Amino acid sequence: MASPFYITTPIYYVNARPHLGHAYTTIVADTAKRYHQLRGQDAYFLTGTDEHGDKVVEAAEKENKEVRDYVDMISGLFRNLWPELLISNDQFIRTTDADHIKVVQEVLQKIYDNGDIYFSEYEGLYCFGCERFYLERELVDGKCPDHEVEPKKIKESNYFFRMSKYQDWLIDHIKKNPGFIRPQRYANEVLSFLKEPLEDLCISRPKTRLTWGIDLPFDENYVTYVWFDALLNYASALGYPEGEKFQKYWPGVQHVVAKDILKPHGIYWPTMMKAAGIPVYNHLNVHGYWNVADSKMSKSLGNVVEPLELSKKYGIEQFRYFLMREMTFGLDSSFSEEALVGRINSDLANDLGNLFSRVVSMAHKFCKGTVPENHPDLAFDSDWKLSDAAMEAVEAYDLAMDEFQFHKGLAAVWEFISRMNKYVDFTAPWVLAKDKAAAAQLEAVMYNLLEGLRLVAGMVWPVLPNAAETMVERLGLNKDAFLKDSAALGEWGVLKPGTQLQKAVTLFPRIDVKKMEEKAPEKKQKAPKTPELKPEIDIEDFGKVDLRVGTIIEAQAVPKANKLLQLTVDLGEPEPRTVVAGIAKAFEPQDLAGQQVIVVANLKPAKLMGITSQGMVVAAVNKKGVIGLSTVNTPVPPGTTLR
RNA sequence: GGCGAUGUAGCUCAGUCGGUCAGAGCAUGCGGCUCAUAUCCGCAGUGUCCGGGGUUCAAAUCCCUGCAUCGCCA
Repeated sequence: MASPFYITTPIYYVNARPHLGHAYTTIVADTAKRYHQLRGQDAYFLTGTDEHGDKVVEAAEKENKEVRDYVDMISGLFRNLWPELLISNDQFIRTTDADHIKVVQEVLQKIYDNGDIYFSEYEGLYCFGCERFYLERELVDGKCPDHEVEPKKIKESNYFFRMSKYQDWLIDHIKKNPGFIRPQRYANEVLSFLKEPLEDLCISRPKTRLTWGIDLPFDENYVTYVWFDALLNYASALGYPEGEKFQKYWPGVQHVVAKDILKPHGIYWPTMMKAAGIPVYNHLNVHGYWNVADSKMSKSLGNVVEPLELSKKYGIEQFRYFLMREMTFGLDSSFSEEALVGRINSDLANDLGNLFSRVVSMAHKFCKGTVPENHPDLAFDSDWKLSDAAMEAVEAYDLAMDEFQFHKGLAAVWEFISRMNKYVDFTAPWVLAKDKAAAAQLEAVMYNLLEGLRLVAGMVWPVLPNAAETMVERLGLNKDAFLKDSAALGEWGVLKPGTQLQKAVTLFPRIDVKKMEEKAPEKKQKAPKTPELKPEIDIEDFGKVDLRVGTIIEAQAVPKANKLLQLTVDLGEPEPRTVVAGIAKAFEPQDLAGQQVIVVANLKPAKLMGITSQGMVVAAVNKKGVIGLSTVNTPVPPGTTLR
């Protein structure tokens, strides 16, 4: 049997809920796992959640939850989402698992004993609001950009990992192993970063600042900080160092990450492994971002463009196919409902679904619903060589899938599907069926088509597991046996004549955009009528209103008032203004700091609950009150005027 | 500010060493078939290959420069 394969996603940080990016990464890993499984490898797939650190503590506080409860809740959201997306992970690790914590401590101790972790004191600019250090260049006018206060110079001691020691080794390793980081552009990015001297990595936080982490085994006053904890999950999950799974799967390890965490995975992680004596991974597969565009269709349908919602609306497999086919692995792509529907209709419904349907139907009409005899010499092969085309497709598919070029792999499959549709047209089985002398030739043609479908089913299985299994079953095969027989994907002539076929089904229904749009207006009519327009004004009237962009520095509830908030707003003037706004029912004070809003700056001051309000915040209102705040779609300096 | 990537048909993109490289899919128009999910097949277009300059017998492809977008670093 071929060597085992081990694929991981990053463990997702639990300070936010799952979104399209998480889904894509995980579907990529799932597709890779299934592909290698299909090709006869023993494949293991790990995902999970990253649950330590101050951001998680903050997020928990925001929701008024105990940290434990909060991480359990979010981690559960991820864990429960994956089955819905047909994710076949073999394990779900949490950095709060006891086994993981033990491994992290063992590795830290090992590296510490080897002398690659050292203790050092340093001085830096610390913002108590952010609970972090800032570099000079990060400050705005010498102040913290978030809190607009000057950070204090403080001294702190921490533990550092001697990453710089492994810089030359890493450069050499990347250069000697093409595909170590792929696509190549990301290897280049890492190499260009490594042209500059690497700094050692700070790996601890004093417990005075952070307690939600794993204790350093050699100093109980510190916890380890993010990367040592998070990255080691890939090894700890398998029971590093002695675990059976680790021995078996680690030699086949590959990671999948989005480009935002290239540096930790391309630099920190390999040097950590080197220092710990863990063999480094084979491949780091780096993908780009999905830009989610507002689509025309969604607007006319009046629906929300939440990609994960669309996966339910149009089908999980359709969604998986779109993601894998549309994105050139490594580059950014844009996600839109139109593009999704386009792919579903043209590729899945018209090309694949219809091909399957017409071939199986013909087999019932012309071949009594069984696989006919194979007559290789009679199958128009001098003109068409469907078997050759199939083998070429499999070859191109394998080449692409091995290198994470999923879009190319699928394109190769669809090229073959198109070839089969042409073959149907050219051989015209319905004509052959009318001619008794052509009976053998009809059998030959139908055999080729059914056999082609078998191979298509195999190749699409990693992305469309359910549809592929349906196809296989309709072809009269046992799906489990089929999927276990990896060799069958590379061979032509496997279907056994005489096998009973099942009736055809619609694999992927067409999406009728017009019908959906006809339904949409009903919803719109239910929407509340917009208020009557006020009397017309001219430009001079409007010009009297001085609108400016302000940044909210602080917001607090006004005592005894249930609708009012007192805001401190920077309008770029020497002193910030106090503005009282009736938005307390719609917004929590702590959510407003840092937000930019539109302020009526020349409004006559007015006293509200004893507080003088120097202006007014522009907000969206309906009968029920304030429902949204005005802002600008890109940050601008406070005091910027509007017209 | 430094380094790098990208810029090709309405849209998404492919174009390996300069020499049928002006392409594919989708969308559009016309024609054909009837096995099929009003599907499929064929034909037809449209391009200052970002602008400008250069090397060459020959440049989408190489060099310089400008513009735009994006990324990494500072």
